[in-house]
Amino acid sequence: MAKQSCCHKKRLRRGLWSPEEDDKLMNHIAKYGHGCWSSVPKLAGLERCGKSCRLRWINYLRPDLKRGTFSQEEEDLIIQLHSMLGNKWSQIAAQLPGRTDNEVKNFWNSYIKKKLRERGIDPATHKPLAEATTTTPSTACRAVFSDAELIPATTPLQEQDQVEQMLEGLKMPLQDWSLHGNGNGNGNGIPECYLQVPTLQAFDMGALQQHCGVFPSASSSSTVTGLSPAGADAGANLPWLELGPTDTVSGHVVDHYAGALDELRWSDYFDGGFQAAAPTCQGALQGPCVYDGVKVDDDDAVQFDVHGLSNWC
DNA sequence: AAATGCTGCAACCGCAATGCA
DNA sequence: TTGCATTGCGGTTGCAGCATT
Repeated sequence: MAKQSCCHKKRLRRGLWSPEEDDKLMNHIAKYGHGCWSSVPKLAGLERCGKSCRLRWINYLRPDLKRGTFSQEEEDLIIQLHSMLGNKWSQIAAQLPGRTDNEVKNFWNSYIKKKLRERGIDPATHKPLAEATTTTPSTACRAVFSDAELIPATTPLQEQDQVEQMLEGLKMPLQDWSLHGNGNGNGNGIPECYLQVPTLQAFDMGALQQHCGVFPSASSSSTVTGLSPAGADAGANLPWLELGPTDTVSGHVVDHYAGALDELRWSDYFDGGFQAAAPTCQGALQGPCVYDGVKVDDDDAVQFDVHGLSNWC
């Protein structure tokens, strides 16, 4: 016999929530907070399990939820993060203020997945469908950058750790960014948290953009609601979206291809232009080649470990 | 107007991680 | 160290509403 859920065992209510139940839960949490979820239903007078209450609160009742359709910027960001993180919906949702993991997951499964397939892109690997059939899904994030020569130097677990650390680092408060970055703190204008990222001695977001090919340019993504470090809840999300190429230590190198990168929007990716745009981008790279791992510019030559970078792209 | 199919969202299920005694 | 309770997460299912026949 199949194992039954906690709601079944306790003969609790299941299915859709009534407005009355919502009210009870809302009122209870407004007064007392949720505390221990297992005790919430009893205290709130609900015939639900704590798990169900928690889910209802997180996915529906929470006051900071942003309802409605996803913006183009949010969509771009989801795809970008999915290419890096895979189906880590909670981590992806954490970068989208007001969105829940469930919402992001549903949006992915019902819309983005389909859209990518229509464009001939395998949503699991982010590679062209024909090519994707010959590769394993576990290479998802590297697969996106297939035209760059990426050497996996870590295990999948290490990759996961590094992505997590990166995201963690990006969550530092805005004041810390301004404190450590822009010439303060380390003298390079690099936020300290970047320097904490394993394998990266210095961090060039422009090069990352070029290398990974997935980061929307500052101009294309700075309009994301609540994502801008200049915004009210800034700093909690993706500062790189605001970091123009000249924010980096190798600023003038980036200048060579900054314009080309601005053309590399996710909409291009959808249009199959991701591959098409790459040569354009490379063409714009008349200057030093960042792929070689070292920025070759006169004055402030800086180590750029592009293979380290690939570990968490 | 009724039947059928499709879609998107809300909720459930089961497992893993975590906390605690 | 172990076992139990709780929480969090990702995959999956069920259903309401809409579109099509």
